[in-house]
Amino acid sequence: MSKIVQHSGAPGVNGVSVIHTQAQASGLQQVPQLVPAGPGGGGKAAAPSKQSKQSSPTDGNSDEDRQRRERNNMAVKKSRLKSKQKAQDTLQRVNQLKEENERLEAKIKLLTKELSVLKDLFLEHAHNLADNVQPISTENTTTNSDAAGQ
DNA sequence: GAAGATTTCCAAACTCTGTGGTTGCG
DNA sequence: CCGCAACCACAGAGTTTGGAAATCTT
Repeated sequence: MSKIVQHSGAPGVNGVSVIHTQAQASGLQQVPQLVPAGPGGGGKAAAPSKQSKQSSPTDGNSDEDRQRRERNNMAVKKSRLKSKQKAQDTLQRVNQLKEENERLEAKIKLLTKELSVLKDLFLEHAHNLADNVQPISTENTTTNSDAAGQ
């Protein structure tokens, strides 16, 4: 996948450049901005002149420049790979959390149901107790012993 | 200050989608 | 001849890719 890239700084159609934003690249709908294409090309408003930064008179074609660009390209590749990996990890984490959330929701449902059953049992037992309670009196002792005799 | 990492800009390549012309068939 | 579906070519918009330069961080 090799391609010839020429940064001539040539302006786009009608003297404007179409700025493709990151949001656009990530799938979001966005109207491309039209900005006047400066003489030096590039989209940055206050970019310091690249010419002035050239220390060598080789116009950026020296061995040192080429090596620097090569190192930079490697670094960019590495950085992009890293950021891609990070995005994948984030996605994976999101899915993990979704699954965990589902499990916990199910557990809540189960425990809520269990609590309801236990509550009912408790209330039923409490009612039975209330119904069977007899007022304590001295006459009751004989009847109790009678009942015990059977 | 140097070197590496990250971000920004941009052009080229690639993909997707809508449109119009052509052709074969009932 | 007419309507229709299938196919192809093309254009334009959108997306991806990767290099160069700017900027930030170590």
